Amino acid sequence: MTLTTRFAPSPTGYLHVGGARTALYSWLHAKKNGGEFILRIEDTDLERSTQASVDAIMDGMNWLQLDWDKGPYFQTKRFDRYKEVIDQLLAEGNAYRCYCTPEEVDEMRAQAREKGEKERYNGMWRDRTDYPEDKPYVIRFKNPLDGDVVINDLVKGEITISNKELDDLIIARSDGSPTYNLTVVVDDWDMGVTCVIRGDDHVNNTPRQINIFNALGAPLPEFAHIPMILGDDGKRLSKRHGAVGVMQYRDDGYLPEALLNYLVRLGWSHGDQELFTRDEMIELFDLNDCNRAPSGFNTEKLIWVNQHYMKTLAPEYVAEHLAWHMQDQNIDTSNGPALSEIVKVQAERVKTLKEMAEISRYFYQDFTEFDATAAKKHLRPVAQQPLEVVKAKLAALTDWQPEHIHAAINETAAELELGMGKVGMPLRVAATGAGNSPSLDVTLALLDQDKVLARIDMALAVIAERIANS
RNA sequence: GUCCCUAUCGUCUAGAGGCCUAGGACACCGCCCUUUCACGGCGGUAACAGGGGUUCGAAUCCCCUUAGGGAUGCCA
Repeated sequence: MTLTTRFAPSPTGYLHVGGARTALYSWLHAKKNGGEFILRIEDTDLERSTQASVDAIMDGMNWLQLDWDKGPYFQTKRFDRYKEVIDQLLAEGNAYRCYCTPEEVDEMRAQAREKGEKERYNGMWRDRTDYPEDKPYVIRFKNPLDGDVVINDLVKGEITISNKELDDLIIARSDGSPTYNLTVVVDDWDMGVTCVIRGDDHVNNTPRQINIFNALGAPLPEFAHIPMILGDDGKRLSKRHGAVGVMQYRDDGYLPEALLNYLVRLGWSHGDQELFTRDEMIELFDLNDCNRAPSGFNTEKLIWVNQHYMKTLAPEYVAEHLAWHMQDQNIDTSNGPALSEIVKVQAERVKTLKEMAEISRYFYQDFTEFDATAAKKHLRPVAQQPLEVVKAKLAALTDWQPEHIHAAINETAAELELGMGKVGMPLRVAATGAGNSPSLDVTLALLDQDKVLARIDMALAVIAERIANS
């Protein structure tokens, strides 16, 4: 049988990093073993499921390029099948009607707790047939009374839970709709899922599901429960921690390669290796090497990974992602250097693509004012002469290339017997509007010669004004 | 309350009884490089939760405690 994994989110919000990692691990496990990866939308909760969430989840998967081989399947389209299975369970005596009201069940739980026992439904309708007429009822699964359920979890190891801890769970609500623990079993069975990889908040559901698989005579899949992702503070990840939605990371300027690499290392490791290409992940990933303890999300490290990829991936490729941010920030890049050139000179000085777009604005747009701090420090009267001299040299260049620009600056410093900084910094502020930029020669080279000369004039005007006012 | 899971530097982790004086990465600190901001190079601070066992020997195995997390839904 083909190894088959699945990612089965409920569409009640965007794809968050925890879900993305679960999807990634499932995807990797399938890819590594030449298996198939299924996307299934668990939308049986009609109240909370939305189409917008379905779209958001698929957007996130697409951005991360976690492609699925089958699906998306929607559970709401399979209600007939669930009904069929429920009827079968009923007919075979593995399920029964329960006429208890929610209040009665609450009372049972309260009593169990008072006795220091696990809160559970007491099975009072398990063997009754004296059904009242015209009263609502739910259908419960007849969970085995005795024995243990043993899960041989691929990451957690052996987990044993006594059937005495379990109660007869509801598999159909009073409106007849099926519930999660039933649908998940039917689907994993019907869809040939051989390995269930999910968050460890599901371990407690697993024994119930195993009992249902057994009652159905369905083959048992393997299980792998991966620990949750916590926030910086060790608490469960939530909006409080800032970005949790995958697409928010795109908006914040991260490359999908970076998020993926960061996520694969969060809870999984391969010796001391930190960086993995997609192919390496597929080759090296192993559920055995997954950690059993929850891990905290650390944005600082994500930033490091992101910068690594901005610096090392093909500039042309990174430029495609940068283009999105340029557009997002309303920067028209049609009249200026190729974005790949921007990536080459800026990647090592920013943490994100968003930042890269922000600090590269002067390559495409003229500014009307200089950064106040930089101007105050570098556009002083003393800078007038160096700027005038270097301007003349730059104006005389017929081949606007970094090496010639570099020479012009060097010569200016030498002639005036000044340090490089005395010439370079005023020039930098003049050309870029601020005190930070890539090295001057390449920065100027990426700008038009005319544009640079005009900006130097603008800077000289500022200096002249200062001299007049002093 | 009850049940389940977990526990190595601030964070992600290596570690499957002797290779551990506990390794790597991020962050942090220092030095070098440098016309800015960065990159880079070199170096440094920093951890086996606590207590009992088992063993010639324990971060590694067992038990207890403590602390986290999860579950205990007519949510998934």
